[in-house]
Formats: sequence, C-alpha cells, structure tokens
Amino acid sequence: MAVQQPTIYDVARRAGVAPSTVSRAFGRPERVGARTREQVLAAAKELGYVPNPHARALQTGRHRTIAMVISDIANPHFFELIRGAEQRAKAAENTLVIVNAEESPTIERDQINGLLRSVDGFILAASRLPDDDLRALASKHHVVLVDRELAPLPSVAMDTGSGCRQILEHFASLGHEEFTYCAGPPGSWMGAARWAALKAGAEEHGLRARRVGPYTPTVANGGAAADGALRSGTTALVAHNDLLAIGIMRRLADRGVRVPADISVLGFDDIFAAELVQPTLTTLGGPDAHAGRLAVELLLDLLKAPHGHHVGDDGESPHRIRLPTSLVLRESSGPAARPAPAP
Amino acid sequence: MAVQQPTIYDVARRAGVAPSTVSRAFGRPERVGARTREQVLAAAKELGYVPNPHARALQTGRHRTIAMVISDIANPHFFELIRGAEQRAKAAENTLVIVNAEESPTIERDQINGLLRSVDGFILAASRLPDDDLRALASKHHVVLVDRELAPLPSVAMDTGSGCRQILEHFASLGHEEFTYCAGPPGSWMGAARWAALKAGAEEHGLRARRVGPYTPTVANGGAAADGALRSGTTALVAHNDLLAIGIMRRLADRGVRVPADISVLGFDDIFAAELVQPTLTTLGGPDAHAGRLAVELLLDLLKAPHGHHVGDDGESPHRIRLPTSLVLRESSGPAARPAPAP
DNA sequence: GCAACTTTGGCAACCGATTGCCTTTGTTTC
DNA sequence: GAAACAAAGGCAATCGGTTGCCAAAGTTGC
Repeated sequence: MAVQQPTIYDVARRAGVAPSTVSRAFGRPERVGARTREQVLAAAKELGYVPNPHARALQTGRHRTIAMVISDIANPHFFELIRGAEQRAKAAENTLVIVNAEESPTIERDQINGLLRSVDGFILAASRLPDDDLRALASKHHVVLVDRELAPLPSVAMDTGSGCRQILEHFASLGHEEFTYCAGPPGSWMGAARWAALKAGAEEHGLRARRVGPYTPTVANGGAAADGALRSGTTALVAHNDLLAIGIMRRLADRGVRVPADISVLGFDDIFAAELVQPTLTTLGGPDAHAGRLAVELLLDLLKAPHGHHVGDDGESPHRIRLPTSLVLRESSGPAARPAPAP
Repeated sequence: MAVQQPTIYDVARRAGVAPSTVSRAFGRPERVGARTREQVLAAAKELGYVPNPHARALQTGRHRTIAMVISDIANPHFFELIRGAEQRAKAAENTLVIVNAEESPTIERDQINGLLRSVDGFILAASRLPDDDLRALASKHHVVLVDRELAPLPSVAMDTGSGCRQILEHFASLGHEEFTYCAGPPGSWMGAARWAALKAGAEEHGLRARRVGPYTPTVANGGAAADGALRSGTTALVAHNDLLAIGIMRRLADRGVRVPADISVLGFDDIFAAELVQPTLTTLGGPDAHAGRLAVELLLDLLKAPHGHHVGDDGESPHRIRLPTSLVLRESSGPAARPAPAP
C-alpha cells in the first residue's frame, strides 16, 4: 500500500545517466541522443516509473488538469456536458476533474479555492457565484463559463432568446393567452435569462406572462411549484428545468389535473427522463455534449494565450458562444383549455 | 489571468519573519508565539495567500485529495454515492475528485494512472478492471472498492444475497415458475454476483432461472434485451439495473406486451427515474449515500494505518462491508400470467 | 592538423512548501 | 546570580522534477 514510487533519480542510476538526462528523455526528446533515450526509456519501463505531475507543476506551472465545477451533479442535464468535456480534455491529454457545488455558492467557492493551485483552469457550469466573485476569480485564473454569461469572460450557453421565442410561438399557435413561469433558484443566471426572454417576448406574441417561485429545481419541489401555479389558474406552465417540470406533472396528476388537456407543461434541458415520464415532456433542449467540448476548447485556448492577454480586447471575437436550441415537442403540451380549470 | 500567487516567502517578508515560521504558523501553531502567529496570519490574509498543495505534497506525501472513479457517471445510481462520499470527504477536509471511466477498462486504467501521484487513494465504483489489475494497484496504493468485492481489499457493496432472495420470494409468492435475467456488461462484478445469487436461490424457491445478454445497461439497449427475453416466453424479467429495465419496459409497451399483466419487470438500484416511468418500476435499492460515506471512511482509515499493514491480516474485521437492500414494490411486478404470452 | 561549430550530457539552481537541528532569548530554580 | 531548561525563531536540507549554462566529445571545413 502506497509504496515509494520510483523517481527520475532511480531511473537515472539504473540507466547510468544524470537525472537531467532522464527528464529530457521524456520532455525534450531532441535534446538527447537516440541510444541514450532508449536506455532511459527502457530503465523507466522496468522500474515502472511514472512522472510526478506536481513536482513538475512546481517548476513549470502547468498541471495538465482542468476542473469542471458543476452546480448540481445530480442533474442529468450535465451528463452530456461532462461527457463532451471529458472527451475533448482527453484528446488534449488533460485530466478533467469534476467537483460538485451542490447548488451552494459557499461550497462552490470552497471547492474552487481548494483546487486553485492544482489545476490550470476552471470550467464553471451554471455557477451560482455572484458576478464580482467571478470577475475576481477570472482576473487571477483561467475561467470559462457554461450556462452563464458575464462580460468579458468566455462562455458557452444555449441561445435563450431564440429558444424562448420558439416556446412563445408554440404557445401562441396553440391558442394560449397567458402562461406561468415556475422560477428556479435566485442564483441561476440561466433562470433569470429564461424569464427575461419569455417576459420580453410575451407581448408581441399576444401572451401575458406571470411568474411564481423561486423553487429549487428538483422533482421533489415540483409539488410546491404546481400548487403555486394552479392558484393562478393558468393554461400553460413553463418550468425552470425538466426536473421541476416532471415534479409538477406528478403533482398535477395527483390533483386530477390533466396534462395537456387542462394545462400544458414545458421544461428546459431535454434530460433523458423527459421522454420516460407519462405524459412525455415537451422541452427545450440543446447540444450539451458539444457545449462541453467547446468549453474545454475555449479554456485550452486561454491557456495557450499569453498571460494578461484578455480575449475580446482587440476587437477579435469575444468568445461568447451561443448554441442553437430546439423545442422538442412531446405529449405534455397541447391546445389551450378554456376557460382555465378552477383549482 | 493566472497571475503569480503569493508564496510563504512573500508572506514571510511582509510579516518580517522567516519562511519556516510562516509554514509553522499554519501547520504547527503551537510552535510559534501567539503574537507572531497573528502577524503572519494577518500578512497572509492581506496578500491573499493560499498554500500550494503540491509543494506541500512533495514534502509530506499527503495530498488531502481522494479520487472516485465511476464506471459510468451518467448512471443516476451513482448520484447519491457521490453525494455521500463528498460529504464525508469534506468533513475530513479532503477534496474529492470524480472521474469517469465510461464503462471502459482502458479508460479506467488511464484515468487512474493519471491520478496516481496526485491523490492519496482511490475509491473505485463498479470497477471494470480485472482482478489482477486491482490487486496490483492495491499493492502500491490505497484502494477501496464499491459495488465490487475482491479479497483482501476493503469494499462496500449492497448485500446481493439477501436482496436476490427477496426478489425470488417475491416471484414465488406471485406464482411465477421461472424468470429471465437480462445480464449487464461482462466486466461487471455486481452483475455476475446478482446472476449467481439468483441462480443459486432459484431452485429452493421452485423457480427456473434463465439468462440472456450481455447488454450494456442503458435505456437504449433495453430494446434488444426485451426482444431477447421475449423469445424465451418468460413471465418475469430481472434486468441488470434500472436503466436497462426502463428500456425494456418501453420496448415491451411498443410491442403491445402489458406490464405487469403479461410480464413482470424488476430492476436494480432504485434510481430516481424508477418511480417516474409508467408503470413505476419495482426495484431492489440500497442506501447509496451511506455507501459513499462508508467508502470514504474506509479509505481514510487506510490512510491513517501504518504502511504495509494489510487490513484483515490479524483476525480483525476485514472491512468488507455489506449493506442491507430493500425491494421497493411498485407497479411493474404482479401475479404470473399463465400461460406465458406468445411472442 | 587546427579552429569553429554542433551535439550530447552533466551540474546546479530553482519551484514552494516542510522539518530536523541549532541558536537565541526568556524563564525558572536553588 | 549562575545553572538548567523551555520557548521561539532561523538555517538549510529535502521532496521530484525542469532548465539555463557549461564542458566534453564528435563533426565539419579548409
């Protein structure tokens, strides 16, 4: 258990060369003779030598590791994001470590602080940190945002504007005259953006927008959200995300409200459970895996860039990427009931 | 971006003391005077000093970090495990990093190798690595297994034996005379253990056991599994896990087979989607979060133990923990149909 | 055959912490 | 007031790599 690992010094002795030669045999192959290099490599293999990344990082400042901080790892929405990010990181020979913030800014901060010196950069997915914290962090470290935008940080997010327009058109074409938005946590930038877009576009689609909440977006909290929304006597409901939407549908079923006959329910993210539930859930999804890949790519670009060079300074594209979304029509949305059912 | 961080030398200069004093002010408070310590702490705070964990690890050999390698991070079964492990790790002031093995032994090995020198130990959840690899790893590092057992490594797993007995009793009491097991991936120890337990106990419950597969346990693969099982004209079906079971139910519904009227379907793990699907899924669940906590605890014990001291040597309890499971009865299981429906 | 150059390998400083050992200073004891 | 001891802080070695610089050896050109 936890036996002493061989070092370059062990390898050097075995190969009959100096430690520096061993180091170069790995990192600067052109700086050593071909024969010597082979001997070193052979000795290393025999001994089972594995370089110590931290001793190296101490000198070079590079860890070849990037951290992905997820606001809630239990949310399936992040699966594909993680998978995409992992693939891209591996292709660049970087390790991706994933840490969970459990929807708490405090925990998120702690997790980040704990990794500050261990990783080359951070990808923050749906960060709940205040803007100022984010800017402060970004002034000292490489940071890429996912599901959030904040100038001048590079970010990858779904195109909320066009996505919400699709939702509004969907509602309008089905004859709805209003809808209720069940809000997510106050710290969610995405949540705020969704509501802003829905509210802003409502009027031109002839819709009235209402909001209830905030709710922590879990299936369990759907009950409260459903009750809150029912009181408003609405015909259409948009939930902060699919998890909350699913919880809402369960509660509606329990209360004898039919979906979509009495009320239409929409979610965001298109998680895999959206098509497992009964009725299946209409939801606005996007290319999550692609978002993960792009986030890693942005971060790798940042790492390559000279220090202190802020992207977007010189009129070059500001690396604020918006990905197209698509409304996946399923069974939970349909023509407006009228008049709205009494609670 | 990635600006130079202050070191103990900066803090030392600022506080007017030697670097060693700064180090002790943090790590050995009793070795410095109260006044000096305050000055150092103040200077550190002003400068925003954060200790470099790797420079420290270089000297001490401890990283205060543990790695959790998950065979498939997209499987909701691991949510609670991760959450429990995280909580326990945090309580002990350790960072938990999560890495994904994507159901591949090769990737799992690579991920582990990449972290060998960066963490104090590994928790391998549902490892797909061969026994020999695991033993070799454990001879050089601290390793705790989850959802797998292999002497003499410490492990945490659900009690398959008693769990499967519950399933068999359930089937027998509902009048089933046989059942089909839809197997998971060949590398899954848990899968093998489940089948072994089901098969071993079948006879004494008057049941015939059959097996089809293997299948990669995802919802998408449920189609193939359902077709495979249907051919055998069975009345009861046990899937490797809930994901596969859900996929199976979808396919059965598409083919017009009624659950549970025509066929009962059971899963393992009790993931959150199990009660979202229609019909809701009967499944064998366990205390996942608790398993996560225990795994971290075992690992922390290992780290404290003197090197080379193998647990279980001296007759002390061998740290092979089995957690009680419980069969969660839902709608997907019911009395046997007879005769079995033609395919 | 010698100067100039290139290739190859070694020496030693360095990254940022920790820690054994020593020195200085202060306190206690008789 | 001197001896004995404890407390507090500093010096320097160390962990495992990387890298600038130098020296030795081998090449090339004339």
